[in-house]
This record gives sequence, C-alpha cells and structure tokens, in this order.
Amino acid sequence: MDPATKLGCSTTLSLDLSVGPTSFSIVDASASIMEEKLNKLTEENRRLHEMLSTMSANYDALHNQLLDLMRAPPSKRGTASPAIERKRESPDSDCPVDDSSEDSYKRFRVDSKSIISRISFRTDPSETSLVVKDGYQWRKYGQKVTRDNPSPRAYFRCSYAPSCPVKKKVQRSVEDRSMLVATYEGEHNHKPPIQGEGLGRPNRGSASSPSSGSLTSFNQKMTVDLTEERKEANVSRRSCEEIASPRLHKVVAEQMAASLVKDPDFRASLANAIFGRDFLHSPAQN
DNA sequence: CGGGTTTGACCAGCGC
DNA sequence: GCGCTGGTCAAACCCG
Ligand SMILES: [Zn+2]
Repeated sequence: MDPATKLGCSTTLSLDLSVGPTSFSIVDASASIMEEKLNKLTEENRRLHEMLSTMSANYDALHNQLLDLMRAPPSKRGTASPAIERKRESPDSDCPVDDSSEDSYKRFRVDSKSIISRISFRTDPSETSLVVKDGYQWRKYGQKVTRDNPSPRAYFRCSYAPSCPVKKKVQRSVEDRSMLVATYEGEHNHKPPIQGEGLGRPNRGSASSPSSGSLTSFNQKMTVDLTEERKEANVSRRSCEEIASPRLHKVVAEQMAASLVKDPDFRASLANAIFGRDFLHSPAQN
C-alpha cells in the first residue's frame, strides 16, 4: 500500500507542478502551505496512532476483564468479581430453580428502565474525580464510598434540566488507579455542547456548517449505536462473547470520540482540513 | 450573584 | 425490626 500512497502523492505534486508555469509565486506559496499541512497531518497521524495504541490496550484490558467475568461462577460474587454488578435485578429471580419453573414472573419489572452502558477510560490519577469531559456537561450531585472499592464513587447528572435524564457514575478501578469506570444510564436527547468551540469560523449564513455537522453526525451515530441493551443475566456464556464484540466496538468508538473531543488541536486541524482549502480558494475567486 | 461542587443527612431496599 | 449499603437531596460553600 505504500507504493500506492507514494504514487498518489507524486501524482498530486506533478499536478501542482503542471499548474506551476502560469504563476510561479502562487505555486511556491501553495507548496509551502501544503507542506505545512502535511506536517500537521503527520503530527496528527502520530497522535492518532498513540490514541489507537491506548485504545487497543484498553480494549485488551476490557476483554480480559470480560473473560474473567464470564469464567466466574454467577453464584458467588464476593470479592472475586468486584467490578461487575448487575445493577438491580428482579429480587426473586436469583434462584428460579428453587421452586420449579413456576410462572412467578409476575413482578417482572419492565426491563426497559434505561440503557446502561459501562465504559472505562484511561486517565491520569490527578485530573480524575473531576468532571470527566466526554463531550457533555455534567453536574455532580453526590459522592459515596463503596465498601468493595476504597476510591469514592461520583454521581453525575446531565447539566440539562430534567429534560435529559441521563446519569452516570464514575469510579476508579479497584486496582488500576489509572482506569476510570463510567456507568452511563440513559441516552441524551440533545446535541452535545462542544465546549471550547475555538473553531475560527463555524458558519456564516450557510445552512449547515461542515465541521459542526460532521461532528454532530459522528456523535449521533455513536449514540445510536448503543440502542437498548436488555440482556438479562441469563445470557449464555457462549453467546456472551458474541455480543461482546459489537459492544466493545461501541466502547472503542465512545473512547475515540471522547478523546477526539477533548483534544482542541484535533478540532483545529479538522476544521482546517475540512474547509481550510475552501477558505483559501474562496477569497481568490472573489 | 448565579451556577457548580462538597459533603453530611436522608431514604429505600435487602439480608439477617 | 435493625443495621448495612447504595443512591439522592440539599444546605453550605466556592468561584468567576
Ligand atoms: Zn444530556
């Protein structure tokens, strides 16, 4: 694939050179700009590579955790499996074998309480326990210490009024202090307030701005990806791995989105890359 | 002064 | 009924 890339690059260069003879200075400036862009893109590529490495490590850790959880017998959930908690479950369904297979599922609470997704971030042990900037604005409303985990658990709620009932709990991992486990409940019904909108010119008069639209669609797609998860605890262990793959994909996507949103340089580069050339060419025409 | 964080109090399940 | 524990409330406090 390297030759192909080189070929494409050289083709582009030759194309630019062909335009050269008409006005040399413009080509020179264009080449300089292009080189600068190339440098920026290279830097960005390196950063993305680093992010990918981090995400890969995170994925590996999650996968290990998942395998461990699947191996652990569901009956004992003492200190062996501190990370998982099935959240509230129907209180009587813990021992269905006890009284035959009676139809005592009357109090089967509607399992569509909310979508619960648990993702884990890798952050520094210093700037954690603060508002985790994942693209949304959160308001902390509580903090408790749990018994199994010495580190406290923070309770957050979406800053948007009761219109958005999304909540999340953030707690460090038991042993790895650099891991934050965030449990999201619900789904946002509004656009993420991308704070620090330092983009040079979001849009002027146009119906849709390129950068904003792109980011929005990306986030929405990411949100839609985690539809409703009502997988009960009775899931077979064999199929557990199967359903794990798409979910972990979602995890990776969310982490990538969070990382990208957190990085202001990336937004600047993205904006520059998306309509930077357009900006450069528009005034020339006018 | 408005909004967010802190932090102790309060409450609801749940096991014994 | 009682104590434990997770989840929430809200008053106090902090900060721009
Ligand atoms: Zn929200």
